[in-house]
Amino acid sequence: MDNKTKARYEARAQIIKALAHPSRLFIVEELSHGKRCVCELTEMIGADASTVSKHLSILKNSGLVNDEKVGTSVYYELLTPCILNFFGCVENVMKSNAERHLELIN
Amino acid sequence: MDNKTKARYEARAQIIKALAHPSRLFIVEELSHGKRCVCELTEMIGADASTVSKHLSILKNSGLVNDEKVGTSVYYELLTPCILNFFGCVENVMKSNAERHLELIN
DNA sequence: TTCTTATTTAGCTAAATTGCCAAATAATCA
DNA sequence: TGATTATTTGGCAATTTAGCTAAATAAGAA
Repeated sequence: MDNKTKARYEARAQIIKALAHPSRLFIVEELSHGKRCVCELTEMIGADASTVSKHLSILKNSGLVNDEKVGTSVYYELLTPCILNFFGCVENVMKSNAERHLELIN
Repeated sequence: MDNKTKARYEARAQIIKALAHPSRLFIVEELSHGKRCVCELTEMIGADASTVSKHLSILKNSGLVNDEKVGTSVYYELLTPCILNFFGCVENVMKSNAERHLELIN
């Protein structure tokens, strides 16, 4: 595998890594319904505001969301709705896994 | 966020995490063209066989691939081709990011 | 059986990730 | 101006991940 190819896979992995956390998945899904400020997301997630802010900056650095300041609040917006299609595939994997588990039990 | 919802997001994140590594992304894409044994993948990736084996076990534990022994070799197979659709979305994100970078420069 | 090849597992270290607290920054309000 | 609210950043400890070497396991060949 040459260096250019390797770099491309690393860039892809970087973006997927940004999605690979429960809170960040929640944020992406919530933002698919509309813009939300940090305080709203913090309330819903139930973690420290600084923690949520860091999750948001990871998503922003990966180019998945954008932010916009309104008064003292910062509103985040989903830039890439195509990600949502992927969640369906992930659900299918989870369903298959559950079925396989059941087979093992019975 | 109640516990059940949290558990669901964690399960999703677990699967996405399995994809969040350049070598594992390569493996998934390579397996989309057909079954491959560990030695073939090891050769292509250029890492230690034990490392590749561990990557494969991560993919298998997440339910993304399956394995089958043939002689002394173990062949892996992609179980979830729907993942490939997602890669197109990731490419789009990368393209948008590149364009944004160019705008900043000019 | 002994040797060889393919694969997995164990053990280790280095690096990355996570989440909290505390402090810094920014905008608004009294 | 001083106080308040929203957000981000720095710093730290705990946990997880990655990839190597060495050793264990498994199947086939001599």
